[in-house]
Amino acid sequence: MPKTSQAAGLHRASLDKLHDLDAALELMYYGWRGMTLEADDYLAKQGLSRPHHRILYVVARRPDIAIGALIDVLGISKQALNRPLNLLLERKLLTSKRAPEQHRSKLLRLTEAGRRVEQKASDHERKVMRKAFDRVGVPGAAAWTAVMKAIADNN
Amino acid sequence: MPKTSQAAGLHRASLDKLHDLDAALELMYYGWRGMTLEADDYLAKQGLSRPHHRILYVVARRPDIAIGALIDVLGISKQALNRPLNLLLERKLLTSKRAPEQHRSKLLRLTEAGRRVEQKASDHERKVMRKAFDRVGVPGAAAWTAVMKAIADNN
DNA sequence: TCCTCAAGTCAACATAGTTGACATGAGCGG
DNA sequence: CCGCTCATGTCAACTATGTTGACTTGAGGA
Repeated sequence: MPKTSQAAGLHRASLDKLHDLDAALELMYYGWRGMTLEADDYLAKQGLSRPHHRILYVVARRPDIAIGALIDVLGISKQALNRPLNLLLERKLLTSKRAPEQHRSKLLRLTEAGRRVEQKASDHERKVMRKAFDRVGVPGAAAWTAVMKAIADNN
Repeated sequence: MPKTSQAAGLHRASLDKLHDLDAALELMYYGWRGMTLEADDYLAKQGLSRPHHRILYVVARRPDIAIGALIDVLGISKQALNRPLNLLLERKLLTSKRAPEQHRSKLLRLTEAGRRVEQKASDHERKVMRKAFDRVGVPGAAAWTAVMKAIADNN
């Protein structure tokens, strides 16, 4: 891992707006960065990065997930999963074992250490979200969720 | 550019929620993807990708921006900017010229073709946002904006 | 004229992804 | 028990996007 603190994107740029929705585009960009910045810093200190966190996050919420299912959820190729996954296994943040009945698949689980890392990283992100939601109250948070669902599903 | 249609991340995963804010974390992830998916498809067809769009977007909103200022806004290194920027110049989507007075800096501008590409790509993103905002009305859109600002500035 | 500073360029590297090809090994049908 | 299927694992080659570090070029100001 190259850097420990991105610093990178800095503050939101103040660009002229050509359209009324330009501010929304920029907010989506800087919002994503704002949410992940501290978590990425924390992960970098652990020698990990975003893909590792994504794996830990999914396995935390689907204990005993098989590798094939993990690939589907993450939407990446088996080969792309390979390196970060092996690192997590070597570091003993994850364990894999054969299923008792279905011996073909390997089932993944977090170790205690893995759970700790996943929680700390996700906590950084949740902290940012909580602070933001606190500003707008329950109805505002509900509106945010409705907008984001519409965007995510784009329907 | 490797693929023309990502398909990638598929639909939102239905993972168990360990915390009440987990849904928000996932919505941020899939929201970003949902907003950029069509634009990235369009860009890929033009042999371009996200960094090229970011450059075009900024230059569109700050005509005659110098390269150093562009680096600051994008938050990447001079060397990282170099390749995508040169591609845009070669393709004549951007022009660069020396400033009349301050001859040290090069000033960037979109060509007509560059303006077209920037508009089409951004239009894809704006379309998604507009559809989402239409669902929740003006107060909902305002709440979304307030939440995103709080996240982006993380203060 | 010399120094500074913006810009450009080259090398080496890390990360994150892709395809393609192939090995291994378990479970199952015949 | 043989052989097929299928999940997993691994190797190689590639693309893209980023990083540092070291250097050149060329314009302008003191």
